Amino acid sequence: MPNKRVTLADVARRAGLSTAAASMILNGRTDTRLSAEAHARVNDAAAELGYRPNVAARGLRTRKTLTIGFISDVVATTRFASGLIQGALDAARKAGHVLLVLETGGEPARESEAIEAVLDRQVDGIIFGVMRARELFVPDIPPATNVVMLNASNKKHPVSVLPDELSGGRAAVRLLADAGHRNGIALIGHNKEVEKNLFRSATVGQRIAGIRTEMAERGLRFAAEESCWDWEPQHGYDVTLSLLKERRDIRALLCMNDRLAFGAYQALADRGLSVPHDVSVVSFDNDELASYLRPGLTTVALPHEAMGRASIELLLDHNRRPDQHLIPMPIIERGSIHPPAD
Amino acid sequence: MPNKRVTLADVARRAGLSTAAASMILNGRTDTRLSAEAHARVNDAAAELGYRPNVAARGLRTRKTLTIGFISDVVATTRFASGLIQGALDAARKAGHVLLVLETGGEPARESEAIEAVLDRQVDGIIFGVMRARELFVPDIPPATNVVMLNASNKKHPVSVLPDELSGGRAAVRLLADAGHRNGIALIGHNKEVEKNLFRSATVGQRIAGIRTEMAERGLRFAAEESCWDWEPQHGYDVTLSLLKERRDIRALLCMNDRLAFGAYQALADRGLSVPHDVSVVSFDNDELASYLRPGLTTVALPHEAMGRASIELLLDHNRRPDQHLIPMPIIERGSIHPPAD
DNA sequence: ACCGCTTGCTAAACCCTTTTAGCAAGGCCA
DNA sequence: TGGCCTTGCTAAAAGGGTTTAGCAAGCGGT
Repeated sequence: MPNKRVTLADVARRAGLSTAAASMILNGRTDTRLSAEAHARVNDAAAELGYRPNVAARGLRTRKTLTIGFISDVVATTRFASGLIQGALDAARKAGHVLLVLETGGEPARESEAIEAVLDRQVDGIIFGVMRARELFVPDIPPATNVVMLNASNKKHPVSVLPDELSGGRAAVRLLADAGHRNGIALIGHNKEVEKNLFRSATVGQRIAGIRTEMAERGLRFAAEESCWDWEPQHGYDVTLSLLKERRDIRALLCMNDRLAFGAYQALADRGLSVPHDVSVVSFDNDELASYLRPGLTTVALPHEAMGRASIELLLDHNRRPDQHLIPMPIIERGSIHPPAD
Repeated sequence: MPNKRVTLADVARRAGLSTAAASMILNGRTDTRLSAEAHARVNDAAAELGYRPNVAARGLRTRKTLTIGFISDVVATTRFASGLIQGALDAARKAGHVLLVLETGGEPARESEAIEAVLDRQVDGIIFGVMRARELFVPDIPPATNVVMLNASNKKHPVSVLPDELSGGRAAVRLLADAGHRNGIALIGHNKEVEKNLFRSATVGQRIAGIRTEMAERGLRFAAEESCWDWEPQHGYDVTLSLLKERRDIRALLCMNDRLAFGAYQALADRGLSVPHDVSVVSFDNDELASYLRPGLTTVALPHEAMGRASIELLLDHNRRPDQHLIPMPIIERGSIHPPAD
């Protein structure tokens, strides 16, 4: 292994040509009039020396670095973020790009820092991922920058990727309705504040809207709506338990996410009710948890990877629509839905 | 916002000095003899124009890009990987560096690709993370490259970061012993193959070794050892259930990871046994699951973030030991251990 | 014998920054 | 008056590539 990296000049020297010729040949330019022999000599030299171009040097001239900045507020806290990153990494790799990943914790100061850091490195574009619901997002990015919003939308940067929560919400209701549930359906985790305040989480608003639309279209009504502020297992447990103490007619639970459903499972077990024979459960996200539960939880999945992938593809696609791109939410059928007993 | 990025030449022009002067002043060089007035003019100009140096151009000259390649086999599949990345991102940010994150899926071809991709971008060093146990790891990296192995060790790259599994294994036993358990302790997930074959997973071998050492030193013996190949909830459920059917004297479960423990919880519930009053449970990893269980699972945590952080700090530390660096595994006490009833 | 067109290639500028070598002016000393 | 040392700065090269402008040689036509 040579001590120094092989440069274009090395290749040109070995081929007995100028760096200009070598550059044009290696870049496959067709408008060049260089002889077939020159092509062969340069290609051979490059292969023999194991030449690899220096991306930074090239970028200096061409303003293309084959590098994309992926800035998100949170990376590790939720599996959601990793799925997005995973999809983005893979799509980027396939397009010959590489990702500069930064995390901001949602703090505006760090967001600005992150944007500067990636711009300093001449990225070809920025994916801005938002995992936590947030009021608004405003850091200044130079107008010429190629930006895609991931899981968020923003007026200044119209190209965005979002899960198709409206259809997803409808799908969840459809799953229960198709199994024959018409009465005794409870909504777990409905949250009036969120429903009203689209800034807090645009996507969850759509989820609820889809649920309500589909219920209405089928002439169905919830037997109960249990509201809670946070959507952690503990809350699912608490509200479900208190619901079950009051009501004996609950036959299905529509949970706003899998963690609530997880808590609901525990509450159902505590009350001696079996899933799905006594009570069906359906929820959202396809959290890792959902497959661990017994029986497996039927859920409407957040399409993490597809979204991550889409964000990269959009970023690199020059004639994309400057618009929201909705990614379908797959239905993951496991064993938590069953026709009502009575 | 100006259309073009501000360059050093712009700053120099506005300050009425040469780019050389501007460069030296902005880099805070003291061996320079430039007047105080020149300093002031340059600094003012830079501030007024909002100058930010072009990292790529600078790197061309200095061979430092303030960028680190983080190559791992898997990023999203396990929470483990995200924790590592999270720690690494944060440490890198604090050191003014940025991470180029690549994923290889553990395929050698993609590993080589990834290494080339980051070297092409002149990274200051490479962190090589291995999440899945693998036989060995051998892609060729130029010898001068600054490499830190994360969660793996390798002869060619001696600097590595690993969890202190030996102490962790001992700690788990200690937790049970200190609560008064001496008999009826079962080991769930012991795996003879792994124990023998350190290539498959060096860290798990240490975990077992720690457990066995501490047991021996305290004169304790396992009442049962349930082996299984994979460590998913389903397996924990299966082996625990069959164990409980055979034996009525089990008072504590030492599970090899939290997912097994999760399955074990379900099996215990099926048998009408309560955690921790009938049976104590302790395990490893501090998976997200552990906090969702009821009662919370006491576990010896994998120090994801600390490891990710350490890997960066080591990479940037020029006089580090060329050696394994062991990161302590914190004990997370929740509610799953209780003194035995009898 | 000269013009003009192709063909095949190279010199040099350019991207942005750092760094080395050295210039010009002023002061001091002899 | 000349030589030497500081002081304060700049020109230019270097780093690795891309791109533009244009040179030289060969050839066909008149």
